[in-house]
Amino acid sequence: MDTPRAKPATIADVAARAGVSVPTVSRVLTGAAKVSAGKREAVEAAIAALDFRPSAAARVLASRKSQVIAVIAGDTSQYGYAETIRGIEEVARAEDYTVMITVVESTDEAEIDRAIAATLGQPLAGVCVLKFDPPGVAALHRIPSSLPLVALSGVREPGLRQAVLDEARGAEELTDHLLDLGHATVHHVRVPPSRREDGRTTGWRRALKRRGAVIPPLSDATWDPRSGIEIGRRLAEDPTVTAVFCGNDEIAMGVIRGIVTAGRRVPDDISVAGFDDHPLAALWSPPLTTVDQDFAGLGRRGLQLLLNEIAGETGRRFSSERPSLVVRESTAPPPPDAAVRRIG
Amino acid sequence: MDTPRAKPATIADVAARAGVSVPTVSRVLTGAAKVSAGKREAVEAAIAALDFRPSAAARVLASRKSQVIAVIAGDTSQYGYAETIRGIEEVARAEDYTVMITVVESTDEAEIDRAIAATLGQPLAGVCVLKFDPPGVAALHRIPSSLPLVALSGVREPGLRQAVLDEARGAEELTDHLLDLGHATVHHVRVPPSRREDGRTTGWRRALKRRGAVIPPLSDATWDPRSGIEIGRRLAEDPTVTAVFCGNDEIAMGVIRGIVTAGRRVPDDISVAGFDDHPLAALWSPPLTTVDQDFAGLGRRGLQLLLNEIAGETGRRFSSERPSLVVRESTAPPPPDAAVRRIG
DNA sequence: GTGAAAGCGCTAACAC
DNA sequence: GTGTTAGCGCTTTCAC
Repeated sequence: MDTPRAKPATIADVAARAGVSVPTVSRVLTGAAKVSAGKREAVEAAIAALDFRPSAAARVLASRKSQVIAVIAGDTSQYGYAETIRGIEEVARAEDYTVMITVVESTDEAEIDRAIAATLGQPLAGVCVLKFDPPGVAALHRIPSSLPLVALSGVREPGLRQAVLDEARGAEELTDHLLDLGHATVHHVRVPPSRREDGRTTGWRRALKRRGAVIPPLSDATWDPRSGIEIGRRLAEDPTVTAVFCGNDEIAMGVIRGIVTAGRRVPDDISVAGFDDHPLAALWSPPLTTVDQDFAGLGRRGLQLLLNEIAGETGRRFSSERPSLVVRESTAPPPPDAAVRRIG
Repeated sequence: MDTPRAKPATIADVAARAGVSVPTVSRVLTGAAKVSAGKREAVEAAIAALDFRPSAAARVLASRKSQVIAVIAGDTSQYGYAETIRGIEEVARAEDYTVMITVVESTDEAEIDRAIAATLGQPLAGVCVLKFDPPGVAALHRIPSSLPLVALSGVREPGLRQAVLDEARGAEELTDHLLDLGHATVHHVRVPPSRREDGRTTGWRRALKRRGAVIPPLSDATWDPRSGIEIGRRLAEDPTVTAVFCGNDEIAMGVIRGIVTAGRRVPDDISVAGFDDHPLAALWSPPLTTVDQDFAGLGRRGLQLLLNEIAGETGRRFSSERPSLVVRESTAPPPPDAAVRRIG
């Protein structure tokens, strides 16, 4: 047997105790209409005495307004995702909204529908989709158009409310930094792209093209940082490789490990840069040159956009922010003999 | 002006279209009672045609049953938290529950109440509190006893449904490993404790006591890995320090960085171990000796406990799992001259 | 300002 | 099996 659970007080209990009608209690609850000071106090006292909490279900049913935001994401524990969600939650809490999390792991329509069914059945004020990966992209198109919606990151889609991080610009700047250091070209280790091509790869390609550098074949890593090790080892064997730009900091850490175990040094022999400015990037040996991405800010901007739509404000439908280059110690000029090797 | 949002179909629309009564539609929805095959098919067809989704609000109001689990946590982006939440979400999704996340940042009662008010107003099936830190502990006591509740981790509390990781055992085993390597004692860098003393510190102290080793003063780190750097630097200056056990892997990474920048080597001069087996622990230089904590499993076990309670099953109220030691390369025997130094 | 009456979309209890 | 009748706990007209 468990402890018997006390039946929660209802608005009728409060009204009775305060000696007013039910709608009057509702008025002090919602603040929608004026209530005389005396009654208001009586109601507030009754609410406190009974530890009354209005039932959101009844409230939603009657008012057709919800205070719940659903966040749909392909993952939640990875750094970028977790930080973005933190940003969303922060704004939500400040505005008295509640956040619901749903994870979609597949790109299969039926599976997505199954995953989001429980969430879409809830009374929702709006939906935030993290468009970082293919499941996120696929989920976006399964959200009924009757719901206010915002997409975070990903490729820009016309007509869609969207907050993004301008990854292409960040990647371009980072590639330029490496080129400015004197590297003939920059190799790229790609993280799994959300579409055909991702902003990081686009920016890298754009910079190389603009500077007239050779565009070397790219390597594909998985989300597991260990996948970088093998790639690093392979890259280390190629004497023409002097600079590597990795799709994220964790992969960069794996790549560095692979390079180092292959007997070459970072940055003396090979420069390696990451992306994101992960909290551990500055602690790595050597401290990682990277691009700072304000994921929490992305989450905040995104939810702001969504809240604007919910409030019926016309405002902006798009918000972009440019990440900033963070130069640390994992990048340096190429070794003096690199040019010779390239020519020989 | 925005796109007009189509008004969602109701159960009455479905009933009309299928030519049956509203309760019959409800019966096929809930599966509570038998419906003839013909009507069932008609209803299902109508549901599909109208893209009907039952309103959770109305459902909850009428049935007094919710499918929402609230997770209350002091943080969401840190590794252990994020992983635990992932485990919770996994089980929830499989069981058709939805997860709501609430962050509490303070230990102040009024602030906690404010933070969880929006969530507790929702119709909830149960609550999961992450008791990793003081806000979590404080929040636990603000949850109305009318709600099914489970606490994850933290000090055991009688009468509370709880899933834990036996951190004390893990820490003890790790400390033993260091002592077995020949270290005279083990220093400890503590992460902010959730209570007066945390399992990791308790286990460390217990092992030292049992082995008759001196219990050195402990150092306090913050959750920021960088706080480990200064501590590592300080520890490196003390020639009697040969082994350091850090409260988590991230702090260990900071401590190693501090030791290395002070000109000493890990593990040659000083062994450093972490805790948690963070995904980057194996990639660090040197790869970190640590204790594997299955946070996702903790989340899964915890939600299972909660779901049992919701289902009214008597079952276990407590679930504990023992983390396992992972020996890598950041720990080694003390340098040969360490004993001499200690004596001299 | 305030109360009475109606109804949000669904499930539960009860007849048939 | 199936329809009829209530009613979940609130907000929303609409009188007064």
